[in-house]
Amino acid sequence: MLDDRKLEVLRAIVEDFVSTHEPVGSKALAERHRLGVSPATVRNDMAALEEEGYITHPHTSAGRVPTDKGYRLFVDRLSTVKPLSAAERRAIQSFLEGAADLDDVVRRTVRLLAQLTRQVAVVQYPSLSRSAVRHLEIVHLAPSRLLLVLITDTGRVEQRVLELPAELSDDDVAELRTAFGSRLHGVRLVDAPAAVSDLPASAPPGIRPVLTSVMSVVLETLVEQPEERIALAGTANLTRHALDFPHTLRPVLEALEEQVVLLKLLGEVHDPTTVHVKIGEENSVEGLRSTSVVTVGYGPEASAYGGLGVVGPTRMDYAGNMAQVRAVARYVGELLAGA
Amino acid sequence: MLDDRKLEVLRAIVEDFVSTHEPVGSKALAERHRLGVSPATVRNDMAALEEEGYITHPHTSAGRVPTDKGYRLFVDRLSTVKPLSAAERRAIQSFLEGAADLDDVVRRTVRLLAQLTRQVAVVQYPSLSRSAVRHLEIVHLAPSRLLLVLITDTGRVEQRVLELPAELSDDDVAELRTAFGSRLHGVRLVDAPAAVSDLPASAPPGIRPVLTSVMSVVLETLVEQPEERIALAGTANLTRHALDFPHTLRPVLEALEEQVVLLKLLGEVHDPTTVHVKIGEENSVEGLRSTSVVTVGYGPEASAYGGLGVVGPTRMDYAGNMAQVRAVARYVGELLAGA
DNA sequence: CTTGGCACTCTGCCCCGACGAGTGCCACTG
DNA sequence: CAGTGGCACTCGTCGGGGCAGAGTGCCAAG
Repeated sequence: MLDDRKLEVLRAIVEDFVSTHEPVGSKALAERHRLGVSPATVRNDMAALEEEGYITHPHTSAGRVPTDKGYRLFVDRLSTVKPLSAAERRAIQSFLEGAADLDDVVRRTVRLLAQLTRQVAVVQYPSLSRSAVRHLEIVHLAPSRLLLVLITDTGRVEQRVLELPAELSDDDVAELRTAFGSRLHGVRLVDAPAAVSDLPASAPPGIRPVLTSVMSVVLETLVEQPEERIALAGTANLTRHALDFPHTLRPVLEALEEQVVLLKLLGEVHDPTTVHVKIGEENSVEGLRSTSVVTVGYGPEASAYGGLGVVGPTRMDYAGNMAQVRAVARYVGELLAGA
Repeated sequence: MLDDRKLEVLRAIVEDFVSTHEPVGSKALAERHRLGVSPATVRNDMAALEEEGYITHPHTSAGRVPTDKGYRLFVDRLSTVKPLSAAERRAIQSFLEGAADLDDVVRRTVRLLAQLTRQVAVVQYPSLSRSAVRHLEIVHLAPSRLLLVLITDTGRVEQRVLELPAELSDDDVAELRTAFGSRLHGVRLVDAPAAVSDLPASAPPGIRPVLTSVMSVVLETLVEQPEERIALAGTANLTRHALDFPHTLRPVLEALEEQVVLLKLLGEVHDPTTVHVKIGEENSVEGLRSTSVVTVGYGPEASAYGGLGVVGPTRMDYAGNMAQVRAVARYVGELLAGA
């Protein structure tokens, strides 16, 4: 159905449209891309591509424009990985190397990504549940109130104040601290419940009931309500593509303000090796139906710390942005693993 | 120079222009506002107002438009406080009452403000330096590494990992904890240096040197590098006024992404009783020259915890927005003081 | 000082025609 | 049979001319 030349034509259309942002006609295309055939032939191929739904034209006598389906095919089969320029590599390195703490790393990363891709950048903080415990501190604020301070291997520090169902003595808390500390050190939060499950049994009978309840509160707090944080940058880049969002800039901005939406975008990303692309209507989020989203996980191969990516017009440089997103993810992954 | 009627005309122009967003002509104005004079008279007054620089007209035969100077006069002398509607009061209360922790309060506040004013809302977290210490925890992570956890009276929890110039024993740290704890409890961070200045003298001689150095690191960390945080919401509202920012939406978005800029906007606000308004060119921030900024402090009268406000087109409902900003600030101030 | 009248100046809008880009189709060719 | 050149046709864009309406500025009269 689609022979090689037709695919070549589709690629040419996508590339030209992405760079010029104008519907591309048969003549210009035949000239610019040295396809070795006449415009008439290109027209026939275009007709076929349109028949299949890969391109459309806005009106009878305008050039062709890729559809979401066309972009999809392009991304899946036609785009070649675009190696980063030396300048880009340098930018990544110099941007990230001076980072102090985790906050700083994330802030720099999100700015870097926005600057590099000229799109809106989104970076998820290393997910709590997938991180391991480096230190867990329990502070006795008041008889029935504890402060938990958790430091993860990715450098994230999270604190939570807990109201307990019963009062504790300082000794009880000290007991808790060592018990939890020894069992949880180095353990990933998802595995935390298993790691402390033997606790009630091995504890002195006297404090068993209160310990059980404290334990459930602690686990609930840290494991079941892990607070996901997200950083955003480069929304100003949306105006760069104002033409791509005729009257749909508002819903995009609105969607980007919703934590939930951003989490949804990055939430499904677990694999740091493959870059995911959602194109236009493929997006499940209503307000982002006019955009494309490029995401990837970062962190060790087996289990990513979190996800990051960019949001931009469907008319984006997929090859370039995918490469940039992946490169940044790699650097950040290494940076955090080394920390 | 400017008699009462001329001022009345200016007010009418501002109000009409704000609501219709179209240059307002003498005839329509005389009719809609029952000034008791004919359009011709209004024209004369307009000419005088234009002479003085309070209004202009885009071209010869268009209506008049207020200048920044005109808005300024309007804000300073002509706008009457617009009482909040019952619905607005209810919105504020129900929006804020279920807030859990400080993060939650700030997040809700900024959303509320954006929704209420239909502008971009900015809320500064309670400034560390102006808050008082409710609890200071010192955790001994490693021989020469401490974790400081500070809880303020406004509910803000801040942690910092410190590298020390010398190693400490657990006992030393315990010593530190009680020494700092007893001296700093209830003390505002700005006053912290004074509160602990006697510490070296009263400590056992053995640990004096190390204590002095720890003290300086602690104070430096908490007092001199107070991390200011800011929440932003409602950027999508900018598109609502797209007509007000012909080609200047980008610089506005860019400015709003800069923490520094936002801090500058709110930084000078110390007084919770007066609402500040910066109009158009009055703004020191380049990118915000096409906007107006309404800010106010929140917190106890004497010293505000922080600032909050909105950013919108110069053509904004000043009376309404000022009232809304002030009302929200009051509620938040009370909420945090009561917490 | 206010007012009604009047001439004048613009802008916005609509219609029109010319232009050009691009298509679809068809007949022709190697 | 795929590829090609030619040709009629469609449609959007651009510029000009004309028209209506809004609004002003000025002036002379009350």
